[in-house]
Amino acid sequence: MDRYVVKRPSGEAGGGGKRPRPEAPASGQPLWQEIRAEGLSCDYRLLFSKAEADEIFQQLEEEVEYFEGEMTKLHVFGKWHNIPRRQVTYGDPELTYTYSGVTFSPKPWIPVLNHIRDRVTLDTGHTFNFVLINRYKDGGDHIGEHRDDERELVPRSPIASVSFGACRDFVFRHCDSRGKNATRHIEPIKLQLAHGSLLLMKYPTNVYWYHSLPTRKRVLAPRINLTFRKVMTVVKK
DNA sequence: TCTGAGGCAACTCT
DNA sequence: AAGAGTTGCCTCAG
Repeated sequence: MDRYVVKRPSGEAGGGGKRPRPEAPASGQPLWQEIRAEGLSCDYRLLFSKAEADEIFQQLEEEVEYFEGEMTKLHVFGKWHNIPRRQVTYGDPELTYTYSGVTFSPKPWIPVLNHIRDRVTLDTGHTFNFVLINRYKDGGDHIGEHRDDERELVPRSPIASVSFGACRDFVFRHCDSRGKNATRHIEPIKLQLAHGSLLLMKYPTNVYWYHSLPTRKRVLAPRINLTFRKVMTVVKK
């Protein structure tokens, strides 16, 4: 079966992370790993050294303030559910973002988020004005299969997904191969998103592929994921 | 015990 | 204005 499993380069495991990662690692491991399939185009790399990632993770835990109350619940198919994770959005003022029929205003940027965003921009050449943060407290927290609603994003702009904390499995599934009425057999693509990693999801991935973060009971530690986006600033009537 | 697949739930937006 | 799209939970089988 086709599986696309991304692992950390061995040179990074447990290393002190004192020196900046060379552009052409001695291991021969390419800096970026290209993940390609029909209608899917993603690039994966480790963005931060372990020391940097540890520091950022700690800062995120101290400084990010998650939504509370009503905003932690979701109304779908006539039922209210608690979202099985914590969420919050940060971004440029005056932007809005609609999720399940509710329009949110992002919180203003804080230094640790600026730092991550600027590093992503430096590495990818893409700018971002908005970030959705999801915190999965352990392997029981998850997100079901979905596509990101791209109607509010700048057309064809990529989404940059940066992960800190516990390494979690991440699954892409093609829209034509989902469920009982699937019209085609296309293997899901399974990745592991490591501490300090960046997954750049490029057009048209989100058009054809759903993604999810399945439960993993053996994972006991939290993971924080940030998805940087470029939201359109059009005025809605 | 864990994982993944399937079935189920009602309403909004286009 | 009909239809497409939809998140999470539960059950069940391997």
